[in-house]
Amino acid sequence: MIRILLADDEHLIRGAMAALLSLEDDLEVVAQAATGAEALATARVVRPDVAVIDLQMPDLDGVSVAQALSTHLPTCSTMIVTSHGRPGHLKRALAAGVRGFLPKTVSSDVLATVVRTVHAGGRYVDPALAAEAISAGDSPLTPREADVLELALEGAPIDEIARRASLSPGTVRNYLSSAVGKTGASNRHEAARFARARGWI
Amino acid sequence: MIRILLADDEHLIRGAMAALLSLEDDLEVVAQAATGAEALATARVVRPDVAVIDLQMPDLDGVSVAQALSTHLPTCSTMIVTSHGRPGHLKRALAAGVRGFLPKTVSSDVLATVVRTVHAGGRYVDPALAAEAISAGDSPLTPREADVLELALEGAPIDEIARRASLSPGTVRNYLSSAVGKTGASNRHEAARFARARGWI
DNA sequence: AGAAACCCATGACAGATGTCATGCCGGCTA
DNA sequence: TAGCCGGCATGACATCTGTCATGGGTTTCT
Repeated sequence: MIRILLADDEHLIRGAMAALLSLEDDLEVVAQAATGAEALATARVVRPDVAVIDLQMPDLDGVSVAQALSTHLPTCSTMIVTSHGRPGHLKRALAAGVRGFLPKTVSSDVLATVVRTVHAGGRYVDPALAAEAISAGDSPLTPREADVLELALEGAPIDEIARRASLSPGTVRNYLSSAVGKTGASNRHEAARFARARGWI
Repeated sequence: MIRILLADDEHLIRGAMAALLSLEDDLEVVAQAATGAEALATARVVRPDVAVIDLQMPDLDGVSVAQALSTHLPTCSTMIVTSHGRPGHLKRALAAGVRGFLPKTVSSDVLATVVRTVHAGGRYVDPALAAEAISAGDSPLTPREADVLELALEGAPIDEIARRASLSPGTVRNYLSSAVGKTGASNRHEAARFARARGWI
């Protein structure tokens, strides 16, 4: 019997996934959590075999949870389920020791199968997401460029970005200009959206 | 027995919701769809009592589906389930004749209850979403301002917006300037994000 | 040690953008 | 019918941004 921890902020979906997984004879949902912190706390107590975690949750990122789990509870395999699969997330997730990565568009059969796969020590990444990640390629942005571009995401003017990044406005403009060049965008806002779509920021 | 049509592009969630709803004695999921168009086509054949539709789907917006359903199949009550509840969506949905509006964070009990409520001719809107919609208030933007601001969302330069809106660049700048003033933003990108968050565009 | 990145900054210039005044037209309403 | 609002446009001006050249500092790799 594989003991599963389920974390998703959407109650409806969490409950539903639990119902589906419980239909399988060899799977058992032993705990549920609605936030990343809750998932972490629960996992330490319950010590599940597999953690199925939603990527986007109110507090902690699913990847952060996975990272914490992999250090604090190495016997537990983590897999991520997500609605919006961004290439960058996949990369970060794999780096964080995640063993399975699926979009929520998969069927419940696949979900159950992947739970078994990761529990057996295997890995599984949704083919479509994998293809996207490969085509997206590595981020050409330097760390600072990514920082600044991230601050630019909300549309703030350069002076505010400079203040928030503790940089001079001129430097910010240089980074942004470089990022705009690398992304092929025509201004920083487009560049920011582009980088976001690629999962670079 | 209440006959339900379920539309959601996320296979996992759709299947799971179907499983949950089927647990109720008086509810029966008679059809499922993964896209808006599919939902519409299926509904005409199956003629369900209640349609439970996801707000965001690849092709047709959930609200558009609701609108189409309310004219082509007036005997079918429509309710919308969504992950990201924007105030503007709620308003549009109600205008389109939607009878129920819930976030996916609700429990399955609530979902089942609401299905029964709308089938009985009642209405139900999640209290939190309703409060948000009220606090967001009406859009102060004129229709054209909203149009132009929407085109500005992706960060395109003004010339491109002008082309896409078939307006002169000067006019576009005027509308944007006006919108920036109304939203209290410091540039169009911020204004666009603000308006988006309020559901105004 | 030297080359090659990256980080940070400044200054200058051109082009994009935000703001304002002004005007014309059409529809709605008092 | 006169006024008001919104749609559409132009021109002028100040400011913001994007680009480029330049330079000094640090870290990393060869």
